[in-house]
Amino acid sequence: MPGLERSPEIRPPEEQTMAIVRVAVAAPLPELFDYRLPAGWLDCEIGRRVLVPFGRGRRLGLVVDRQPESAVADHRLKEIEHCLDDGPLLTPQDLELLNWASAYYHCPPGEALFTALPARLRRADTDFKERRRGWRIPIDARAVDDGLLARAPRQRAVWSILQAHPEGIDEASLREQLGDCRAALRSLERKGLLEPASAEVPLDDGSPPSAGTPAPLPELNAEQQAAVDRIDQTLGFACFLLDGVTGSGKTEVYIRLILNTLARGRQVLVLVPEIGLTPQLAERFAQRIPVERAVLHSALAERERASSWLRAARGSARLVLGTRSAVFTPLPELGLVIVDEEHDVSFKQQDGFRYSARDVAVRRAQMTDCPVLLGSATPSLETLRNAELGRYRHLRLRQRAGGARPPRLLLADIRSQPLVTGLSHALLTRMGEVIEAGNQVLLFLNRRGFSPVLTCHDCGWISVCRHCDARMTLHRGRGRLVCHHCGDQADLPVHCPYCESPDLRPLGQGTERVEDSLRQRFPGIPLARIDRDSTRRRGELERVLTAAQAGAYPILLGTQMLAKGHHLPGVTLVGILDIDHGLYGSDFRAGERMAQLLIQVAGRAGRAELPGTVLVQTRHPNHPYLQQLLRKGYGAFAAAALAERADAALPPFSFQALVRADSREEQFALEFLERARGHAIALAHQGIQVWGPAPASMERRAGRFRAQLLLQSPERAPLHALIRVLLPALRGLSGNRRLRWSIDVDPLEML
DNA sequence: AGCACGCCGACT
DNA sequence: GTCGGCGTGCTC
Repeated sequence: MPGLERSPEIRPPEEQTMAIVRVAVAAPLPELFDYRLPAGWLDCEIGRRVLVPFGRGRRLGLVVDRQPESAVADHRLKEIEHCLDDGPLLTPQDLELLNWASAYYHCPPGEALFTALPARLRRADTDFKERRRGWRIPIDARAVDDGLLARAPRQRAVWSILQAHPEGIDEASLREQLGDCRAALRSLERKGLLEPASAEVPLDDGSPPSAGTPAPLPELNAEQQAAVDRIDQTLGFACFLLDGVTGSGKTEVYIRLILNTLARGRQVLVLVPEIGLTPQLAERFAQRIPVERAVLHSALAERERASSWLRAARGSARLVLGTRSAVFTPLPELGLVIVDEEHDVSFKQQDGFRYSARDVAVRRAQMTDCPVLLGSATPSLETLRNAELGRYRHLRLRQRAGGARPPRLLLADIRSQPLVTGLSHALLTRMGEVIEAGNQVLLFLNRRGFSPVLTCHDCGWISVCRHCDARMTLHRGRGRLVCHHCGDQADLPVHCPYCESPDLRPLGQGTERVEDSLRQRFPGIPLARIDRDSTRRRGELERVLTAAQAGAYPILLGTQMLAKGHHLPGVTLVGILDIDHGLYGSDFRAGERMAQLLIQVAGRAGRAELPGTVLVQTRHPNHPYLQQLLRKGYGAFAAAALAERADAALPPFSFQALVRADSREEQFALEFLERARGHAIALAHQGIQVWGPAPASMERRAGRFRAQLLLQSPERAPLHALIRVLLPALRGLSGNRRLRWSIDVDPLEML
């Protein structure tokens, strides 16, 4: 733009000097790269996507800063090649959050930045425009008189719209205006009055969901009202824990706060766990909150995701509901963040950029100076500890809406009891009674498939996976052995592969086997099995759960999937078949997970006039965790578990980071971590402990040997200081290329 | 992560 | 004599 070029004397100083642009390149490299602005360019704003020459080729990058000069020698600097989009995609505030997260989780800036963008915008070829199939009037037909179409009103309607768009219009917009007009289009094309054209539409032009009509607001109970009031009085940053038993009406509190925040002209961000809950909550919001909304989750098509993201970034969507990655959605007028089911582990990303969306959400609210609300019936011990310390304000909802009574918890001691496919006599008897009375039973078994292992009765062979240190699960429906860790499958053997004996027997049970057994035991009684195998098809889970809610199945049987979402008012008995895994798991968080799952499953059951019973089968009826849960509920359990964590100096009373490594060869990962340990010890100070390295409890998975090194510290700062110097040292280790390693800050899963 | 360069085994 | 294995180093 030579016309706009000003002479150096009259340029404002910063414009004159900011000739260097710092770019985060879409590659997992720890540093930023400097580029020169091409001559004649006045600017390239922070937050813009750019195309830059990189190595041999070119790459997508994002401008994160501008500087007067670079530390890199001038002759090595290259110029920006292209500036994409109409303007910056991210504001400096968005970048500040991403920057913080990339530093906190020790993830290369380019990787963090580009995992935060919707996939559609991670590719250089995309712009805000998208090509869609469309139509236009051929030049030689423009003058045709529409009197020709006097007797074809549909065609005439199409014709008149197209005349208003000589450049062409996409078919989707046409159909939005006219309904299904395909026949008319075809006729017009036959007459030569129409020709196909590809039309360009802006990517953020997705039709916004229609705003619902506001229903009258239900009356809040005193606790709900108090919670709403406390949060509404807060204008700046504060973090609230909304600790409410299932059925206490947390969602109603959310809705009230959302409406109030929207009324103040601000946007709201709501985060939900990865599976299941999004459609349900989206539906409820749609009915109650008359405002433009955007939904962001992984099941969405790429263009839909990009469209939602852009509508949020432009400020047109006022309410954003999404899973983990939605925490990075640009929201220029954010005024409230809600994290529902904050204890859910799916908020932590388990690979690449290993952030916790819940923790990022809190940080984001702090940076934005707005309130954040963490909701759960079973808060994580980390969050409870923060509440204890006064960092978070603890709001409790103890009453169940409509005066429903909480379910009664009972233990069934199954030591030396005869079991029918894992079901005790006590449970079967109660089931019979409940079904007889016309109510529903929900059985929970966190293991899918028919049986977790197949064995040879003659020689003791067991079905192990070729690639993992694990057994292959028998799936009788599919007639296959399946490894649940790497996905490998094998045909069901007829004879023992070792001794040729035909006497192969399934050992233990999964949901498939329990289903078989129950169908025999309760013939003719409709039963729904709900697990990843039975609900593979899209929408199937939703369909079965809706039918279950309407009482279609006296017996419901399922895994984890049953623990969330839909309340099942007709269920008066919940059976938990095997809780003991959770009591003695290798992970120190196993007990916490077990308790959360138990309470969540129990929460599915019962209603005001039909309180539910939860029967927990166990071989450890005196286990203190179970006793606490049973007698005094989750709060007391959590207090006891926190005391234990304090004694053992485990999180949240200390802070952890995990260096994980894996390799195809047995020793590489451990050797690497051994050297990492040496570096860590040499660099560490101020009470940092270095544990391991230790092989993973299941060392080999998908053909790779895995190990980990644990860094632990009573304070956060020294741990991060250590990681900051440790990482460059580890990168420098003449590491084998066949070795993969990564760092996980605040790990939730120990291997 | 890509992508080139570079130095040692089995093949047209 | 080459084609090609993957170890090593670099990318503003």
